[in-house]
Amino acid sequence: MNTSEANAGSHQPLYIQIKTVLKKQILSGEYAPYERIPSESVLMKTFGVSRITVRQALKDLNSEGLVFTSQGKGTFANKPKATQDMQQLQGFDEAMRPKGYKTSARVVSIRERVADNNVQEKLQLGDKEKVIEVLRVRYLNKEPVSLDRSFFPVNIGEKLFGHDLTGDIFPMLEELLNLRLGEAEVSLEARPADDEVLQQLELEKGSPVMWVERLTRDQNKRPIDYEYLAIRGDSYKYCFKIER
Amino acid sequence: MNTSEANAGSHQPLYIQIKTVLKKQILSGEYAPYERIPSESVLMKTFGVSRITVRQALKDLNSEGLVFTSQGKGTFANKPKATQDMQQLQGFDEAMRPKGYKTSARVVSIRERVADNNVQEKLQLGDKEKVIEVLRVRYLNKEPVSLDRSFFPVNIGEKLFGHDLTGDIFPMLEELLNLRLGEAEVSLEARPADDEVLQQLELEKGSPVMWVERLTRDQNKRPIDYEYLAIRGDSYKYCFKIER
DNA sequence: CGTTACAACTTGTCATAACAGGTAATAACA
DNA sequence: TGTTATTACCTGTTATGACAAGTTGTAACG
Repeated sequence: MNTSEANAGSHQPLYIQIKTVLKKQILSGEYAPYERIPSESVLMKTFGVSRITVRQALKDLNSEGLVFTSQGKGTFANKPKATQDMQQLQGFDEAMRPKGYKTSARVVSIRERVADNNVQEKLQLGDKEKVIEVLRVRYLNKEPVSLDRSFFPVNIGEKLFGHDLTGDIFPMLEELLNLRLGEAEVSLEARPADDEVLQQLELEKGSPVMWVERLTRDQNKRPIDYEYLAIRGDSYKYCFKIER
Repeated sequence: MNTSEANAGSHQPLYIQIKTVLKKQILSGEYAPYERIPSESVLMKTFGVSRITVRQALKDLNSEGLVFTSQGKGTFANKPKATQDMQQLQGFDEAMRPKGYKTSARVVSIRERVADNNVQEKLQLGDKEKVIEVLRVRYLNKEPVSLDRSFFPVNIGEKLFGHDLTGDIFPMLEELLNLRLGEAEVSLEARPADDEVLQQLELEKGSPVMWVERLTRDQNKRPIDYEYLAIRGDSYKYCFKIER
């Protein structure tokens, strides 16, 4: 492994290190969109690793859409996806305030608890490991619109005790912990509201909610928050643009 | 390769054949959600292949969300959930078929009608101008999952009369009209299903749907389709990633 | 009976090797 | 000069092998 190009002190698997180097080169424009990346055999020599290691790195980059490969031709940098369509998904306050809405939130609870299996997996925690759970109701012009249940690893969430949690949490974390947000993975589904949501959002039985699951990572890909949002269907809408 | 379990005359790579067998077993319920799948070494023996071949099949299944694996524990069947990647502008068939789902559609009606105010505005039509409305029910593995109401400007939609509308319409339009898709604007909300949707999708009263509105433009920014999709909440999920 | 150590089993990473199938450039031939 | 064949290079598939790291069950010990 050529340590001048990978992270010398890193304990990361080799293929991850190679992927990271190549990813940087692509995102920085060192490889222009559609420019050919060195062949597998060149990369083997460059990084001093076996072919399977190079291939695994390339396969992951392919999965992330950063490259495409063609048999006989080689591997090419992809055009970085337009991200502006995604920037329309913002923190609640950040999104709503500029539109003239008055936003607020009520903290129902903040507590340390054992993470269930799904949260463990998402936050990459150990068995029986604890998380900090923050449960909040969000208001839009005085109306409860969303029940948010957020899980933070303890080393992150413990910083929230004693702070005002009625606004967006991430700007606060960015400041308190000197971390930068990286990316989020989001899924959306329509569901009937369960009893807890009905009660907290003052909904009638049978009301539909948008069920959002969101995993947020920092700049170093470390998971920092996994949350479930139940948003009442009658007052909130996600809008965004897709490019082809 | 154990030909009694894979397609004997197939020229597909072995890992694809294995993936296909396992996928069928998962989607058919032979492996219940969260049930443990045989270990790699058992599958090696079962299929008479090397470990790398098994691993590649499992890795692909993992990418498709059909299994999850845990070091030291094994590989487990996931609960099947149809997902659509919002970062790509794809038709329903285009999105679902590669994932092994059987898709179909029933055309309820296709007719010329006067555009209502909202449709006029979206498609940039004049007052009282006509549109072609296509109303369809979409099926996933025989289950009705979506009621789609699409509006096309007359000069575009009139080309659809007499054609098979049970598949994706856009590839057809791209060919018939020699046009290229450009972008789409999408909004998502959770709503209760109205009576028409309840009836067409065979849902119980009070079922939530994902309500999608989508305006699609061609490469020259000309609006070509405005549609409302009512998608049942219990079998469909939107997923995407946000980069910051 | 509770705790600890160990063995067996499981997936994760990486190496070496070989053959298959596809592409592009070059050489040979008409 | 155009066409065909060949060669070098490229990715795709598959095999064998070894070690690392994690899980679970069992045996031994206090």
